[in-house]
Amino acid sequence: MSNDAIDTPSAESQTTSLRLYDTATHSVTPFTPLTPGEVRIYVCGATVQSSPHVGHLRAAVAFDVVRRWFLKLGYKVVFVRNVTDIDDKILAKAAAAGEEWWARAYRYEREFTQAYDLLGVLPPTYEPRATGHMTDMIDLVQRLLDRGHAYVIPNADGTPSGNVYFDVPSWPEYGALTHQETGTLAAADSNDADAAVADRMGPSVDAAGSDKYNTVDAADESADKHNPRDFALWKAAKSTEPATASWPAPFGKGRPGWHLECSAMSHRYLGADFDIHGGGLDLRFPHHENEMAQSRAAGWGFAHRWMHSAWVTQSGEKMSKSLGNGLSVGAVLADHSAWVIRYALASVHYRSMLEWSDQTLSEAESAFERISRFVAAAGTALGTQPGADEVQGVPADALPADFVAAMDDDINVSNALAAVFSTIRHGNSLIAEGASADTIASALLQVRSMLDVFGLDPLNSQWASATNAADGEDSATAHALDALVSEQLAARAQARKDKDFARADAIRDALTKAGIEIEDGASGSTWHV
RNA sequence: GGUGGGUUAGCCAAGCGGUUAGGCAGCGGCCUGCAAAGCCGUAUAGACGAGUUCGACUCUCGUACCCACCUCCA
Repeated sequence: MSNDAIDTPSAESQTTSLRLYDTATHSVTPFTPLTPGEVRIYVCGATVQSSPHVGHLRAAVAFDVVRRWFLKLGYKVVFVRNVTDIDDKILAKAAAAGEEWWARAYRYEREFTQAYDLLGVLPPTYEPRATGHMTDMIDLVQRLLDRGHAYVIPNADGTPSGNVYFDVPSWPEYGALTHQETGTLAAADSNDADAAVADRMGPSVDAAGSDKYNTVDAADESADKHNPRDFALWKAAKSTEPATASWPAPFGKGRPGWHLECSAMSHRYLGADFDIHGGGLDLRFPHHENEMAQSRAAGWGFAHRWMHSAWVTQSGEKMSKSLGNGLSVGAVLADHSAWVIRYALASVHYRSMLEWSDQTLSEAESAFERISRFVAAAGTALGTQPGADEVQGVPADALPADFVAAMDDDINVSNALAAVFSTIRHGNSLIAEGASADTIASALLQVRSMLDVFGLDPLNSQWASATNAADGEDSATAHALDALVSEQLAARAQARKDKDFARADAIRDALTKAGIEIEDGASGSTWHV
């Protein structure tokens, strides 16, 4: 990995060998930032309609790891993740629950934020809310109207109804992302265009050519879309919905369509062109396809690369709200530490399905044991631990080449973790051999730094604060426990010295029974819960 | 019907046309008073059928099965 220097300025710390998958081309290609040294990323955040589940966290963690790798490579990262806080489902659920839609949205937004924080997901550079960007959205709709890629449905009296649709046939590139082209040319040539489209679109369009999923609201039955594939940019205000859920616009009072939000917000904060657009796999179509169409039809370059994270499944089935098998974050955190959950989510490649089971979690627990034992043992051997800033300050160049190569290869976490465990094994050997402090310190720093790329440095204050927050008396309790256990260990050490092994074992058994494990080392015994 | 992904040892999960992935569990050894931890070594693979090749888990074609998206969904 040496001949890849393409005449970069001498002091460049970032490599040029990062390769990432692009959903649009179905291939792993070299990543080149639009602006040298900087990467701009937009990730679709949650529609805050109910509590987060494990699947949401997977997507957040996946892109958090991508972001951390960019940071480790020395990039400046602008990371925008939106909050969709106005939407059909939020309105419907709030109405059913008898609460204000905006109160509901904000309550769940806070739950998501808390869950992200607990798992160590770095806060975005900015987190825009859809409701805060109405003028941007209205401007975008107007822009599309002006360019002839959208149309307003008029009322019977000729005034604009507030329903505005994107005109898919006016945009030949439609389908560029998911390749679900529905043959625009063929349809245009056909005498029976609607039927041809219906044939190609399968079950979402019936024989009469009407789209049963993307229909105009029943309240506006007089209006209709020009083409089944056209999608809503702006939805007319309805008498059945709260007045607070609509905004005035030149084309009629209403609220934004779902796809419009991300196009408007990414443009405001990242500009007409940006490097990466991410999100869950289910957003590819129609959400991202539509976003791309409307942004490009507006004259913007939009995202230059698309990345999608895969599912969390249970018993082979996708975890989702509609299936009702979503595991709430609170329920999972009740039984496992945040570190373990993050490891379980981060240790599988972001494009692979992740089967969530007791075994997944117990393997993550084992990983934690192995990793934290090494980190603790190395710290004991050295009598000190590197600080968090020192861990984070290690550049990619100083990490094991295997690790760097794996991460550069579309974030290959399996191989990257293999490098971590390999360094741990080596480090354990160094400790056992009583090697020099320098070599042990180097292994320790590398291990913690590599883990930090995953957001999993076990000594990061992130994890400590999460525990203490749940139990304010933690440190006092720990202090008392330490005094008691130390006394027992001293007694056992004396017994061993006296060759009174029956007594030594009795003390060990008693401690084990209390959930305290002890480890005998060359320099005495240590314990942990 | 359209689009895309998958099938690797007991389990999870990678790279690779011929050379140890890694983790968990197992077995043998070292260490230990004995354990634990740690270290060393080690068995069990590549859905099925053809083809290409000196050689295929890795490439090509076919078959089977599984999954996702095409409707709100991370």
